[in-house]
Parts: sequence; structure tokens; C-alpha cells
Amino acid sequence: MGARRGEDVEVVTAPGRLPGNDEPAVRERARAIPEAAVARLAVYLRVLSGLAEQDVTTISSEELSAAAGVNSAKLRKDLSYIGSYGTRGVGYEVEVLVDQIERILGLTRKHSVCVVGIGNLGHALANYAGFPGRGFPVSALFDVDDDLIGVPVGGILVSHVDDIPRVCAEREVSIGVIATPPPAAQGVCDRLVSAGVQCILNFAPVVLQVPDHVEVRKVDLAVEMQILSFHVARRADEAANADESGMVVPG
Amino acid sequence: MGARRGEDVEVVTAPGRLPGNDEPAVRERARAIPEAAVARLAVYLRVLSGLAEQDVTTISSEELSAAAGVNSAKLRKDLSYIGSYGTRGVGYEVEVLVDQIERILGLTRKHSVCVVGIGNLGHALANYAGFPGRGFPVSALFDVDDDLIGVPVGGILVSHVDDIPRVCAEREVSIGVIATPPPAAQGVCDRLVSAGVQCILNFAPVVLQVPDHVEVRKVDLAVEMQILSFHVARRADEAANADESGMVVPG
DNA sequence: CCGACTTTGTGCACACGTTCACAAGCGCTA
DNA sequence: TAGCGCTTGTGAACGTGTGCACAAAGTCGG
Ligand SMILES: NC(=O)c1ccc[n+]([C@@H]2O[C@H](COP(=O)([O-])OP(=O)(O)OC[C@H]3O[C@@H](n4cnc5c(N)ncnc54)[C@H](O)[C@@H]3O)[C@@H](O)[C@H]2O)c1
Ligand SMILES: NC(=O)c1ccc[n+]([C@@H]2O[C@H](COP(=O)([O-])OP(=O)(O)OC[C@H]3O[C@@H](n4cnc5c(N)ncnc54)[C@H](O)[C@@H]3O)[C@@H](O)[C@H]2O)c1
Repeated sequence: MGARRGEDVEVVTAPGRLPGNDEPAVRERARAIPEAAVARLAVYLRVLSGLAEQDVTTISSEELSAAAGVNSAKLRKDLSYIGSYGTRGVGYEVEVLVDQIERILGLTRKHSVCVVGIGNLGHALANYAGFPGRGFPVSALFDVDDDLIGVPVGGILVSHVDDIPRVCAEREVSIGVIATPPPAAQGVCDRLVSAGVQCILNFAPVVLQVPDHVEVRKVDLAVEMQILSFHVARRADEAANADESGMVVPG
Repeated sequence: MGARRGEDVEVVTAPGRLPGNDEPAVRERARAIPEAAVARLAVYLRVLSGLAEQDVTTISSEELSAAAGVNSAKLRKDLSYIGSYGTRGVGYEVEVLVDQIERILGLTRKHSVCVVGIGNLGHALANYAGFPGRGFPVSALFDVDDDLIGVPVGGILVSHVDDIPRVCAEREVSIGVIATPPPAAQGVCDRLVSAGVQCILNFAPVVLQVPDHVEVRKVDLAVEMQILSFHVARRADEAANADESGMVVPG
């Protein structure tokens, strides 16, 4: 290994210098769980919760992976990131896995959520029973529309966006959901950040600029649609190519 | 190159044998665009459309990448997958890029969308102006609730799920959006698939089983929240570790 | 107590995706 | 036309994620 090519220019990776760069994700501790694995753990957790309700007490990696729609080796590797809680020759205890995944995902602590922008989407989110049911109580709603302020939606009164700092502090909001029109999103984001919210879920189709310590995830339906569209197009292309090149003309 | 290690076991990649395996994604043609790049192309497209409206005619990879929130090298590589449409020393013509990305994403063709499950979320989706605005006209709505059948939502009458085959064929639906309660999702999915829908966007928190030729994307808000929760927890852990190990106790 | 059988946990190789760094190419100026 | 400065396009290194295949470790029947 090493100097395979003759012109290695002493790549030293600039030890600890790097000015204001992007911080890919993890640097310090090597024992980090891959982001992709975290997303899957959340899925396993949902499947396992369902199984627990059906009084299933034990499950093998093969069965669980089928239910979660993944490869069984991947499932075992994912679970290995959080520890060794299986019994060889038997499988995993459902309850143990639920507890351990919840621990790793930080679900032992409740995370209060606020929704900003109580329009079509905001209403649906505020009324969604799936959040509180999974440890994410919606505890504050915000909008700028005077007709909405003070109105109860899903059992919670809508506050004015100007009150974000106070209300978020009082109700210990740790996750902010942005469901405003695109032009308002960055402004709302800035307010949330200065109110101390460190996690943001953004539905507005804009790229948010945030400081390094804030985690943003976005849900962009148009992008999802376009990815689907791409696959349709690619498939059509392949079919066309197959017709042209490979296929023997019948007759 | 070649036999670096002493025990090369003649890895021949089993020429064309592979029985009924999973087909990871692409195999045949090497000139495939990475999935991750496709998602970003959709984002670039949105940014570029905004620029075009502001009469920006030319943009460099540096500027565009900043606006899209990615590394400029990544942006250039992404664009290189679709061809060479830049001018060295100058940058890219906005209009050209828009056209080319739309071509690759298959957006030259309109993709009719249907929404199944017109509850809280389904209403929001049916009323969402962002879909038709981006080439995805919502052309059919379905539910099982008799009180909803025949009612107009967002200008379209709600049909009964039993009519999925007929209505989807008539209106040439190519993308199905599932917004039903979780237990109904798989059934709805099966109906859509047998009606010939090949792309599905699923909001119900369940793992859908579909044939190989159907493309499914899921939007799972609880999973998104849990990923955010994980990062909060990890951050808290790191802080605690830093306190314990490294930091000098003051005083 | 042993040996057969089952399933986990993981080392390893490969595939995919990201980033760097720079030659190639273009426009502009003299 | 030659030279200069700028930006693209990409080869190659690197890092991350995936999947195979198997040893390790357990259960269970005899
Ligand atoms: N409706 C959908 O199904 C859907 C789907 C995908 C994405 N989105 C995105 O979600 C966002 C909301 O969509 P919608 O359909 O609910 O829009 P909407 O117009 O129905 O609601 C927007 C709400 O935000 C409020 N608002 C405006 N400016 C604000 C500000 N500065 N601070 C706080 N609140 C403010 C408005 O008063 C309104 O109540 C948009 O960005 C949209 O692109 C919506
Ligand atoms: N509301 C949200 O913000 C939100 C967020 C994330 C995920 N989801 C998920 O989206 C789905 C819908 O959520 P919602 O809040 O709109 O629920 P909802 O109960 O308001 O609406 C569900 C609708 O589906 C219809 N339906 C039931 N069975 C059906 C069937 N077999 N075929 C067709 N339609 C059927 C019902 O009549 C109802 O109109 C759920 O799976 C939910 O978990 C919702």
C-alpha cells in the first residue's frame, strides 16, 4: 500500500485545521451508527411494536427482516450496532429489542413538537394521532394569520409566530415542524433556531440554511414524485433499447 | 494489480448465472445515474426554476451548489451524469439545465396522480397546488367512506376504491399515493398494482409488498422524527462523555 | 454429556457514493 | 494569435454501506 503512484504530494489531511467546513456527520467517535441503519432501526421498532401487541415474544432475524422488507444479514448487522441481544439458535426477544432500540433512538425521553404554519398540511399534522402515540406530543402550534391565533386545532391553541421564543421555552419544544409557504420557511427556521430548537423537519420545498449544531430533515413530495417519474422514464428507455438492439424481429 | 493477496479464489463473478436473485437496482447498462444523484437533480431543478423566473440566465457550479446546499464537486458530477452542458470558464445556462434535467427525470411527459384515502392528509394532498404546478396533476381521488364518495375535493370528485381499475385506466394514472390508515394500505396497494399503477408513494407506516416491476417510495414522518430524536440523544451522550473524561473540573 | 441442528454476530470483499485536485477547454484581452 | 484566468468535467482516492459466508454459541434430543 502507500506510494503506488509516483506523485504522492504528501496528503496530510490538514490536521485539525479545516476552517468553516460542512462537517460530514461523524468525526470524533468511531463507534457511530450509520445514518441508514438508524432509519431502519426505526422501521424495525414499528414492526416489533406490532408483534408485541400480537403477543409474539421471540423472532428470528429471518422473520423480522422479511417483515421489515430488508435482507436478513443487514438486519443482523443493524442490530449488532446497538449490542448483542439475540440468542444463537433461537432469535431475539421482541420486548428486549423494543427497549434497546428505543434507548438508542432516545425515545425514553419525550420530545415535544411544535408545528409552524397551520394551513392544509399543518392541520393534518396537528390532528395526526401517530405522533403522540410514538412519543412525540405536539405541544405548540404557530401561524401568522390573525384568524387562526387562539383557535384550537387538535386540542391545542394556535399561537403567533412572534411568541415562538417564549412558548417553545415554556413547553420545552425540541423539534420544530415547518409547514409554511416556501418564502416564509427560512424566516421561521431562523426563529426556531434562535429559540433553541435543534431539530427541524421541513415540508416547504426550500433549502434551509442552519448553523452546524442544528439537524434538519426535509420531506419534499415533489422530489419524491420526480424520482418515481425518473424510474418510469428509465424503464421506458430500457424497453425501447431492448426492442431496438437485442430482440429478434418475429416473423 | 491482481493477486495482491495470496489466496485469490478465481473470482469470476459467475457469468450470467445468478438464479432468481433480488436485482439490487441496475445491472444491465453501466451508464446508470445513482439514485442519490437523481434526488439531488430534482432539487437543482427547483432551484434553477426559481432562478429562471428571476431572469438569471447563467450560473456557475459554485453558485448553484451553494443555493442547493451541496458541495460544488458533487454538483458537477451529478450534472455530468446527464451530459456536458456547461461552458468552461463561464458556467451553465439555466434554461439548458432545466430542459435537460426535466428530460432525464421524465418530466416532459405529464404523470397523472391519484390519491387514495381522503382523510386529513388526503385532503391536504388533494388541495396541494405544488403537484400540478410541477407536472403531476392530481386526476383521481378514492375512499371507502360513503359520505365522501361523489364529494368534490380540490375540484375532483371522490370515487370509490372499487372503481380504481376503471378510473385509473380512463385517466391514465401513473402514480398512486396511499394515505389510508395503515391496515388498509396493503390492500389498496394491491388494487393499484393490479390496475397497472407502477409507482406508489406511501404515507401509511407499513412496509408494502409489491412485485419487482413496481417502484415504491415511502414517507414516514414518525421515522423522520425518530432519526431527529437519535441525533439529540447522541449529542447529549457526547456532551456527557466530554464532561466526564476530558474536561477539567473548574475551581 | 454429547453431537446435531439452528441462528446469531461479524470479517471480508465488493459496490456505491463523496470529495479532492487538476488537466482540458473556453472567453477575453492585448 | 498567444497568453491568461476562470470554470468545467473527471480520474482516482477515500469513506460508507451492503451482502456473503462462516465460525461461534446457543438449544434440544438422546
Ligand atoms: N398541502 C400539501 O399536501 C403539501 C404537500 C407537500 C408540501 N407542502 C408544503 O407545505 C407547506 C404548507 O402547505 P399548505 O398546503 O399547508 O399551505 P397553506 O397555504 O394551506 O398553509 C400555509 C400556512 O402557513 C401560514 N403562514 C404563512 N406565512 C407564515 C409565517 N411567516 N409564519 C407562520 N405561518 C405562516 C399561513 O397563514 C397558512 O396558514 C408549503 O410549503 C407546501 O409547499 C404541502
Ligand atoms: N395526518 C397526518 O399528518 C399524517 C402524517 C403522517 C402519516 N400519516 C398517515 O397517513 C395515513 C392517513 O392519515 P390521516 O390522518 O389522513 O387519516 P384519516 O383517518 O384522517 O383518513 C384516512 C382516510 O382513509 C379512508 N380509508 C379507510 N380505509 C380505506 C380503504 N380501504 N380504501 C380507501 N380509503 C380508506 C378513510 O375513509 C379516511 O377518509 C395514515 O396511515 C397515517 O398514519 C398521516
